[in-house]
Amino acid sequence: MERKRMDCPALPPGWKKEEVIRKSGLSAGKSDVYYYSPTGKKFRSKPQLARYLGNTVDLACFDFRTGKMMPSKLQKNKQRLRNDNFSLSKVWYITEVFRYYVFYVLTNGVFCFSLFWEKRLKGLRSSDVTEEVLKTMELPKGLQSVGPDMSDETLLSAIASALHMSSAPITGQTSTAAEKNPAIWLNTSQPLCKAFIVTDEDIREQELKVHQARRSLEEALMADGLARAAETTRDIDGKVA
Amino acid sequence: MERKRMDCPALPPGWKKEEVIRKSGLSAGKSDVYYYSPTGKKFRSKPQLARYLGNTVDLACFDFRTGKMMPSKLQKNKQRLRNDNFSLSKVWYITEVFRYYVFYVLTNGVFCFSLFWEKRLKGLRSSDVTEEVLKTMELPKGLQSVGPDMSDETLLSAIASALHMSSAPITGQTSTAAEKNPAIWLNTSQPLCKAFIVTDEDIREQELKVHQARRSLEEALMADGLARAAETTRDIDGKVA
DNA sequence: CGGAGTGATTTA
DNA sequence: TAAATCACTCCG
Repeated sequence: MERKRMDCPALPPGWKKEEVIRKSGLSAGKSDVYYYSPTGKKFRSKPQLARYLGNTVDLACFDFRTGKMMPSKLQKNKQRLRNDNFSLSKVWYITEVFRYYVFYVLTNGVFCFSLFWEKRLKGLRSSDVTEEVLKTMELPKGLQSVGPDMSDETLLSAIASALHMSSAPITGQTSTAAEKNPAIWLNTSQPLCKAFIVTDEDIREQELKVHQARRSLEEALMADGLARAAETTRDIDGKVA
Repeated sequence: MERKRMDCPALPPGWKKEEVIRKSGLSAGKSDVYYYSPTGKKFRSKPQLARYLGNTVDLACFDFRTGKMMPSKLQKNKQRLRNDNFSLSKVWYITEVFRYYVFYVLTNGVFCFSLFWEKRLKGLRSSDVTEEVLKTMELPKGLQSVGPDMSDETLLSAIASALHMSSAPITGQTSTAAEKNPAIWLNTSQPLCKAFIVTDEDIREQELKVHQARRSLEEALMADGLARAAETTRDIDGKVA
């Protein structure tokens, strides 16, 4: 997030906190947190910090990453919370997060999936391509730190989990849908993440990339003998339209 | 038990297995099992191993902890059959499934989520509404039995899981996208499920329902004091557009 | 920034 | 509840 040393109210006066994002490698996007004593000494971990401060400061519930005191650290409790009292700012935040999430699956997910089959069918080793592409398909972690306050993370997790991991049976209302115009739900506002504020040019670029990926994919499928299956599907299309 | 890499006869030649005892902390005494590919890459779980090996090795009855094939594992899981090669019909099927999945998240997911907040803001108890709506948001179970043959289930699960549960870091290509016209990916063919073959009338109906749901949601948000937050978002919109 | 070691969370 | 999986810390 920042390369700047910030005051840290949870520590004695004069202590600073710094967060540095990793730029490359397997852990690109992750960050390292450092603290600086009033004299400028750098600390890279909580144990190191605790050794230095000794018993002058109680770090039992100090969260090294956020720099805040987290009373929950003392409790081993799991948070299966379904509280009735979430605030309206959370309503707003979650709405944004969900919209962003759908948006993410739709854009990056589909794009990467097309890319995957394209490469796969061109003869690249399956396992390599799989590893590579699957890495790009997750829900970005960075999103979780964007909200108005930290406690929103629990709700976001709960929603994202329920969306994909529930084991309840299928229900009725999935039987109708509006495939032909899904865009109607996605035009109200920008996503929260700065990285996802896009210009019209970005959009044109991405459209082009995806069109090309899809075209390549379809050509590859055809060339590999799926013409018959495609033919069948077209028949169905015809009858429905 | 050991800190030494042992040959693992249940895997292809060159694969090694290692067991490491945890020495300290709350989990001291427990052990972790790792595998190493012939090239030296380390694997820390069976899912990770399966993603890498793909369809080249059948891990259905492979026990990660012992490193041996356990035929009894087959009995417990009713559908763990898997072919050595996946046929082109499977490629086709998976492509369809994935398209359907995006489609599903986009339509039913967003719709139900709107419905959820609408109800929530009208005063229904949160926990009840949550339970009810989350049930409707999952990936329908019925879909899994639609494919050309049962062994496709494994692949479908792998893809669905990877999309949401991967642990790799976020990468660069998520920074551009095409929010304004997501429909470009969703017009090639009909989904596989009979329940999802829709008529134009179905679509008009669903569009209407969703429009109404969104309208209700937005009105409720405004009425509850989120006008300021919405205002902020519009400002951002304006600058980007 | 990597990755072994261990905590935290999820699954069965 | 333990076992399995995943995530993160911390130090090189």
